[in-house]
Amino acid sequence: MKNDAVLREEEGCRVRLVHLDRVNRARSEAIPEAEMERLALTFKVLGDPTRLKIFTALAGGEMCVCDLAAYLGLSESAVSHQLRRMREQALVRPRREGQVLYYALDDGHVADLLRLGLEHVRE
Amino acid sequence: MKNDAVLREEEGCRVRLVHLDRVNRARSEAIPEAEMERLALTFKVLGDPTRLKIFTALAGGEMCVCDLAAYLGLSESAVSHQLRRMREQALVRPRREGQVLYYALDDGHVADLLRLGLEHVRE
DNA sequence: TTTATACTTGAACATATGCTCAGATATAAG
DNA sequence: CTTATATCTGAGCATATGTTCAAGTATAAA
Repeated sequence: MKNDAVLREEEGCRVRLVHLDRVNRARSEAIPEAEMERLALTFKVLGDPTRLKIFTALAGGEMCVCDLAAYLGLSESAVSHQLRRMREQALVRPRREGQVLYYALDDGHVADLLRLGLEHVRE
Repeated sequence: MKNDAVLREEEGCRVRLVHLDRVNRARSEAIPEAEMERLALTFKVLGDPTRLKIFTALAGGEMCVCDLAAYLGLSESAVSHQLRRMREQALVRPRREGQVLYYALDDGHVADLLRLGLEHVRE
């Protein structure tokens, strides 16, 4: 089979030779934009060494902000900023005890994602 | 139990009240820095809407660069730049057929990570 | 109340990221 | 060889990101 490519035109703007069937399949199977944005945000929060260290530390049990700051050698402000981003994506969860906030992984997905990611980089 | 916190001193620089036991446990369970960097890079590549659209499109079957460009409404240059990053983390794999490069997901981990991530954002 | 502790927040800054543009490379056909 | 197609690459630029600093809130103790 040679080539089922076709010349497409779209929104008045000429495009290249493409496999229209594949493009259309991808379009029909596409994930909603809003869901895609949240998925990207989730992975983006996982995609930073500092935050990953926080995640793996919390995988061993809950810790407070100043524990994490001491562990990472960072200011508590920096850690707090990071924890906020992680909270916003429901990846960690705080529990207050007096003045201290103990953070923990929010649900099983987080640990699963870490394990899978590690399997990949170790392969 | 009240508080097992202690005042630590480290590298001549005074730090706050921390739970030393928890910090030490985190330290002993820490993942090697180099591995952490690769893990962060992997998630970082997953953490962008454009690249996620490429990943999910490829989950339905292999596609060439210009197919992806047409699907995304982006230049082939932009797509090629993204595919390079994805290749560098062994997340996609090209197969040459004449002048055309067909890209596919590199291994099962990628699809698993996407599925897990979607489960999380849909919860 | 005042003081201290634990954490959060907003602004500022240096670095990183994603896209476009122009040009380079690779394969195929004449 | 020349020409065309498909993809890649480096530079440049606008925006996003991670940290620090200074100031703010929340809880507890004196």
